[in-house]
Amino acid sequence: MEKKINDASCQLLGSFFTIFAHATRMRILCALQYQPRTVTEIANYADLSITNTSQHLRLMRDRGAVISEKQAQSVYYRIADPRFAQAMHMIREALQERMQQETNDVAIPARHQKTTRVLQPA
Amino acid sequence: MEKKINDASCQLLGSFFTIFAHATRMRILCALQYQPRTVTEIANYADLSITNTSQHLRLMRDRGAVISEKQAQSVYYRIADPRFAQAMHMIREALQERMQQETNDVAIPARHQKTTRVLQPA
DNA sequence: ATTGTAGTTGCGTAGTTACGCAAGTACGAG
DNA sequence: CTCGTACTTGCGTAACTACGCAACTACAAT
Repeated sequence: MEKKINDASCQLLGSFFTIFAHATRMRILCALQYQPRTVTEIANYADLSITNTSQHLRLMRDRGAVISEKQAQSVYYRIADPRFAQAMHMIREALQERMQQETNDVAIPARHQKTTRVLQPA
Repeated sequence: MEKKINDASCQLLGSFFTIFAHATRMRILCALQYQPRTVTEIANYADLSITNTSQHLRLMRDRGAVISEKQAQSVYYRIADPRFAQAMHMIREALQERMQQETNDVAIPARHQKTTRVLQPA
């Protein structure tokens, strides 16, 4: 029972997931999820400054999450692997389901609840 | 062209992904990926202090990534939804593939390369 | 050559987070 | 009641990150 965990993998994976771990980058990923776009397009779509967009894109490119390609005056960015978007959607769905469940838990009064019914009593 | 992006969703998703965005939490998730475990077990497995483990677990519980259950003197933690682990593995695999590809790209010199060959010329 | 469009980069500030230590709670066993 | 085990929490420090501004590069069009 010596090496239970691969330090380097955890470091790498954790570092990669920081790509998804920010609202601003989520916006950028949304902008890119169905098509490549230029920096200006992304900034407009996601309602961000060009500077900020460019800064985040650099980070994402350095980590391998997106790929950039110069075309005439513009730089087009796209998501590097479809699985990145897929994983994102998977989490989004799981989260939505769980939230909905929670809402139901509140909406449908539990037997324990004695007072303050939200809906009509059974 | 008004509301292209759902602010709240991006905020929520981004915030949730911070769970995965740290080597220490990756270790904890590894410890939990096949079975529930107590705080002490996790700390041992992942080679962390109890305090630090507990702090991260609290964060993860607050965000809904893990569920805690007291059993006698111990508190057992488990991953709240199998999709959380699934998404993690999906990214891990995508990353591994891409890294392997990159390694090959270096080993096999491209035609564009004119000087400074890494291996023997074709 | 000058101007305009598209992006990138350096720097400073403000805000956030991780971690250890020490102190605290909760509770079962003797 | 006291002790030990299992965990949690408050606090301080050190480290990191996001963002805007202003300055810069790259290149196409006039």
